[in-house]
Amino acid sequence: MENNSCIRQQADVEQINRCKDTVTELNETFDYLANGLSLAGNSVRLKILYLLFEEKRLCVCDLSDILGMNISAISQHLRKMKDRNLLTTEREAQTIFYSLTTEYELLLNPFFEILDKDNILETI
Amino acid sequence: MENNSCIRQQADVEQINRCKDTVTELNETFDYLANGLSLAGNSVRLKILYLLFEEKRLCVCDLSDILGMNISAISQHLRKMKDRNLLTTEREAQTIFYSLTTEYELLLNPFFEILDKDNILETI
DNA sequence: AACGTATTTTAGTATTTGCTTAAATAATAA
DNA sequence: TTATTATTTAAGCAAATACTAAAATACGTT
Repeated sequence: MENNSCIRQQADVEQINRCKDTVTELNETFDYLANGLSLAGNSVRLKILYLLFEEKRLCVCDLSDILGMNISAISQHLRKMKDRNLLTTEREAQTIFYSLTTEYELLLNPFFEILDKDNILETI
Repeated sequence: MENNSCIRQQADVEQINRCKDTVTELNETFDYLANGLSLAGNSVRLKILYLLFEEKRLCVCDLSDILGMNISAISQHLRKMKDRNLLTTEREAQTIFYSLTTEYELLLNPFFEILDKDNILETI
């Protein structure tokens, strides 16, 4: 890091120390949540999440067909989200159905609402 | 894309067509929201967003000090978020203060609440 | 004007990510 | 057991991303 000549003269030292403390304390939580957000922050995965929100459950094959993408590519996206607990699975014979976990259904709800209303242009 | 031999035999064709329609209709909205989520989905930027949520406004210099990072690196993160309307600025002499836009304060609120309580381990 | 402070921008590099192709695993049917 | 259907995994490559270092811009003071 460059020699930090900044620290402006009227800086609020108490505020800065308070902020440093919260960053230190919550450090792992930031990493963990940022990882969850980054998974949702890809348009293919966001489509998958929203489709599962609407349809309750879908298999790789369905999603591949819906999104016009390689099954392997979809499978790799699903795996990431399952590993990070955004999704769960249930098997029915050869078919594996994916669903949203209730935690991420809640967390992403404000985003899903925008999609529901498709009112992005007015509100955001 | 590989030759799509999938389409499982008991697939719900109506469901698949309905999904294809929503994906087509909302396509740009997905891209737009995914971009917003991906900005929040980086631990440095999520820290910045949360600090601004707590402190209302901070300048590049404060954030550089708090996060122990190069001013240039912080400035580039701030620019991205300002360009995508997660942040606004107000100038006070040489100092430029950044704040959260109310839209993203609302959208990211469920995530901020987890950080507020630091209850990640129990809930997610 | 010249200098100092605050911030942004540009260029370059190393790492990460998303997708393709091909091979592997798993359940069911013949 | 062999074949078929459904899905995952592994390897490789192209594109995107985050950071560093250095130069540029902008405001304020002397």
